[in-house]
Amino acid sequence: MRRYGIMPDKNNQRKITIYDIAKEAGVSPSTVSRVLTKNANVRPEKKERIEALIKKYNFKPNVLAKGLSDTRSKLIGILTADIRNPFYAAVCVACESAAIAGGYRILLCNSFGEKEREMELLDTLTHQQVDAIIQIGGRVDDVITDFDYAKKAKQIAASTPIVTNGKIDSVPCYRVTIDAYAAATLLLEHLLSLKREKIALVGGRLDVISTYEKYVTYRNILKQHGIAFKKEYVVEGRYDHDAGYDGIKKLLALKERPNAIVAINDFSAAGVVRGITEAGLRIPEDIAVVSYDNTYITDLLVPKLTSIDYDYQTFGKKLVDTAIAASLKKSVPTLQTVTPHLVVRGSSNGKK
Amino acid sequence: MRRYGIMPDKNNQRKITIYDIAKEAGVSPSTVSRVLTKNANVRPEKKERIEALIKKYNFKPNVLAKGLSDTRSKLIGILTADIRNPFYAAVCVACESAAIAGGYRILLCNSFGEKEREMELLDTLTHQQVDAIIQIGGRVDDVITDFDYAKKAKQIAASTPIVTNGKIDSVPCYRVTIDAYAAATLLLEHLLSLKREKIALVGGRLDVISTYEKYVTYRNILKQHGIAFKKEYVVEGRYDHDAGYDGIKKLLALKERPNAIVAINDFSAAGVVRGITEAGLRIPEDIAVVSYDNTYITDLLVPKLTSIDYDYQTFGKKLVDTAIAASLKKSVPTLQTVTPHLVVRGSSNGKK
DNA sequence: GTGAAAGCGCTAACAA
DNA sequence: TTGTTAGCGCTTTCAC
Repeated sequence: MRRYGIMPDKNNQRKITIYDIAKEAGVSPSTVSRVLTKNANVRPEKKERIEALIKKYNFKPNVLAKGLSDTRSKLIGILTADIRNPFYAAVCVACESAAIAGGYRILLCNSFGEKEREMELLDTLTHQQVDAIIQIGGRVDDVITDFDYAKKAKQIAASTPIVTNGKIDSVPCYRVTIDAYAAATLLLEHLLSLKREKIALVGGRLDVISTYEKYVTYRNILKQHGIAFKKEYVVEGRYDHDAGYDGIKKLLALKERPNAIVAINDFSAAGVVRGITEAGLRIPEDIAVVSYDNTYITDLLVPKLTSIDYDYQTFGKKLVDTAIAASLKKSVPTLQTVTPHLVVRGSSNGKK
Repeated sequence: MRRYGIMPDKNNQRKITIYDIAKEAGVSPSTVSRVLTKNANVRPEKKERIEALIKKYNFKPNVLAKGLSDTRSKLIGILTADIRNPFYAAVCVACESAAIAGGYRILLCNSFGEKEREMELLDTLTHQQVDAIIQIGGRVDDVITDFDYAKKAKQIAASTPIVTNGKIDSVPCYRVTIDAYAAATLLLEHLLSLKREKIALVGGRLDVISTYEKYVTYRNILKQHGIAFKKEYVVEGRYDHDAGYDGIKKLLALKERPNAIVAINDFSAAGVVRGITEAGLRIPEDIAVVSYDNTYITDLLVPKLTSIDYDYQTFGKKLVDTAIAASLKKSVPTLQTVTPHLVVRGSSNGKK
């Protein structure tokens, strides 16, 4: 009773649909749909005819219609703090690869750490009918989840699975976390093996869960090695270049300077490197510098930076696979872990 | 004849639709739709009642259904070379802001410079029903557009507008380009004003259009100032750290060393800085270093880097506004330009 | 100003 | 194995 008669638009050739394919193949639309979805038997000869036409027209089903019909959009929303941060960029790229491999697409949003925007985006993604949401960074990093945020997340999670590298208190979500204890241990044992015992921590806030875990590990390891904890060796701050720069300045002003710095990420390590260089000191001879994330920033600094890598490819795949499985209501572990690795470069061992 | 009887899923509370709103407001679904789309008159009292319910349930229409119905997805596809490159990240973030402001979402894809993948993604985005495609980097950078790519782009452009910062030969698309001549001029005049006349170019390939334009400007400006062109002062390469590092090594080996380097982007500038630093030379006293893009990398290097900024906010807005306008078949200029600005830092003026 | 009804392109339950 | 039909949730004529 419908199905176009004439070309609706003389310029834009009308997009072809399964009805067109069906008609030309002399079958019903459902048969075409069957070969498209692969989960039903179709007589081989018809199947071939249909597949030939699909190829001929380079036909791909309209995703909106498909999504509306089977209530699955094949879209995964990624809510990140700021894609310009190379850590998030690395995770996103890894997620995209995994998503495409699984026939999914990525809808990307940045919260810029603004709580209101973050909650709004959660809504937006849901209304966009994403099948699942992957949230990396933002409120999910809080040691104690913000109340309003938890409320909104709970509401969303009731219909759309949320996967995160952090956590959301009292909200059922899927977690794929980096083992921060292991990461911190790798860095500290590395420094200790180089006979550096005056180790300082620069950057990061202790109300961020991964930072807190690293801090706890730091204290434990010092204790294990019988090294006294000095609170002036812990300089909290943001996660950017200036945090590192400001932090190292404070440390250099101490009577007893540290001989090794653990920066909270490569960004702040850049600031640390600048501060040390400007002070006319040598890295690593006078002070070794190491950090977390192993982004490409490690290659830009002089000397190159020792850092902790997370195998982003695997990390992204776990996030996406979990998101997809959860959206399909398959059973998936609610907590998975990513193992960190140490990558040694010139900033701690003297080679470049 | 349809419209759910019971809860279809006991856990997931069913998403509410305009039918629910209509029923509770005692009006027809079309009336609800009218207040949603704002382009029809509805009696104020009904309107208020409906709006109250929309608010009460935090209702937002299902985007898939809406897109299917009015054949507009409110999605803009961004096809970028690699989001991990801070230049692309900056553009994407700016685009996202502009898109959200206009009620659109971003579908992000990375081509990683692979031609096949790039063409596939063009297809993918179209089948995803994006209203327009913004392509930044990739084949659109070619001085002479790849033949296969042009063919595919032409096919896509017939139904979905393509906006790019580059160009696609013989394919009607919208261009928002950076004025590379102006950018190169700013950098060169800056160096010349500092009495640096032995200027070398590092990184980038001359078959990339923006790089080629910068090269041409370089030759013109030298000529204007009566400075002889030396071909050994032009070291082509990729766009990464190593391109800069390899490039500066060659230049430092020359009998007559340059006293200023124009790197093709901040990335390669990082390699240049490393090379100079390792050689025990000072920046900018011995050699000044400047580059293009003004990404945050400029802040990480020691000394900080003089670079060319593009006002990413405006750039992104122009790209997105053009994409939206074109998808609405409004008339938009097919060629727009973004004006570059010089940001001077320690790598060329001695202050940090 | 408003409701009924058809249609966007696809899937899936039901018959045959 | 295959076709018919209803339905996904929304917009948009077309009458009234």
